[in-house]
Amino acid sequence: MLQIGFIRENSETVISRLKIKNFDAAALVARILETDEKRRQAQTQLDQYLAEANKIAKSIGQLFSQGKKDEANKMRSRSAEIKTQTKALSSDLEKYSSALHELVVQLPNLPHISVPPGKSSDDNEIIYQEGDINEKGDTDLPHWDLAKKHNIIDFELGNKVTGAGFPFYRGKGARLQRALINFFLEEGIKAGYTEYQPPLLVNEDSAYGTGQLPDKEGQMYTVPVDGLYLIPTAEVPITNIYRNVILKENDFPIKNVAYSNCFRREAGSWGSHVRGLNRLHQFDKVEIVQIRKPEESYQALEEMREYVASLLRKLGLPFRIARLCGGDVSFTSALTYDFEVFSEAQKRWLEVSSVSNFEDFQANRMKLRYKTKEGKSILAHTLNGSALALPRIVAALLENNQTDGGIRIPEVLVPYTGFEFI
RNA sequence: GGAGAGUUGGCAGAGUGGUCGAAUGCGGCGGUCUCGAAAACCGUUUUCCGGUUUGCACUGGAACAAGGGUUCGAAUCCCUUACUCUCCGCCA
Repeated sequence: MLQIGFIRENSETVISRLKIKNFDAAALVARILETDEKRRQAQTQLDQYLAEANKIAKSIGQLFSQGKKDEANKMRSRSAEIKTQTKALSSDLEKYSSALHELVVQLPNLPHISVPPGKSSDDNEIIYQEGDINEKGDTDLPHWDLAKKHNIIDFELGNKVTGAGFPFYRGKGARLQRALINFFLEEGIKAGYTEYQPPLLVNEDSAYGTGQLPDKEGQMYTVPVDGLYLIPTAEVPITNIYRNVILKENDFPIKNVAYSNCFRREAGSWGSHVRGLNRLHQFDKVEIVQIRKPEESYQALEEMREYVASLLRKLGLPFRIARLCGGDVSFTSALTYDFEVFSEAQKRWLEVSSVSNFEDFQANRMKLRYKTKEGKSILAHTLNGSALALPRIVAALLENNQTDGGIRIPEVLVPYTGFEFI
């Protein structure tokens, strides 16, 4: 969420910048400013009463110690009066504070200056493309057919045991999954990331900290009896490591990499275009997270972009990078690059990674700060990206690498799979 | 799951109703000393929300696991919850 002091001092900027995200903030900002004003008034008044009450309590203490009981007892009634007033005021303050908070969390993050205007993914700006797009074949099979032919992924079995979107991987299919996970983790470690293995369930505070709550509640699987949520991405536990933390200058840069299963309900987004591996309820992903000082965060974003590109290059997949337009950038993000690989049999671009800078938007929610050399506490910047999400990578690998002799495994993966063809 | 003990500042650890945001030690930071370093000595060292101020700064309030209660006054007493530790039980 945006900082209240920033909104107070830059309300016009907030409104005009959010127009890029097609978000009309004028009315909301007006209510925020009004509520903020009331909150501060209540705070000031309450503080005055409390100051008086503190004074009285101290003098009563002194009077007692001097043995002047009568005088002390006289002051008690005044103290009781103040007490009833502070009760009312502090409940007002509480009311205004929570009202203000509810309003402020409705404001999206401001888009970075480079974010192009636009309504939907059609308006995203393709900034880079690499690799040959092979339009060879109507003879090519889509990955769901290849999966069946080679008996490496079983969707029907998943339907039986769990439900749609929970496939079984089998034999070389399972080993390919394991190989990709290891490859991505090892590459991350080589690039200076620290590997974490996070919990797959998180509590409410964590889900809130990275912004899944309250806005995306319906997208997560829940365990109500224990108040826990299944993570939709490793970003949630990995970023929440730093919730309520004050870092030191020399803790930077923080670069973490984590593999996890990801669970998404994907309510209301099912259809024929999400066949096979294109959209799942449970999938595997390796995620990278960075915590940076504000002045370094955009440099870090470019570094992460180049890193993800290098993974796709090593796998030999044709890909392109899009800078998301205002209408497509997420609520919490300031700037996002999407990576898409070309799937030859489906003749579509499939999104396999999303790399974002959240600036201090998540950090403000999580109270993630660092102390400067001058001793000031300021909010850090958080960034994350998929590096990478497995299912669509597998889909593209199967489809693009199919030959008469089977499916060819990219050279970089062979040390991990132990075989060259499926 | 059963029984007991506990939760205080970056860490260790005092504090059982009044001037305690909190002794002391360690660590950190600044300084003196030194060619430099160590030692010693001196000083400093939490966070949040307000007010005055361009700023430095000054100042009010809040926070001793979390929430509630008793009291003129709570780190200290009472209740609830969470977590940690020890023993027992169960267990990959």
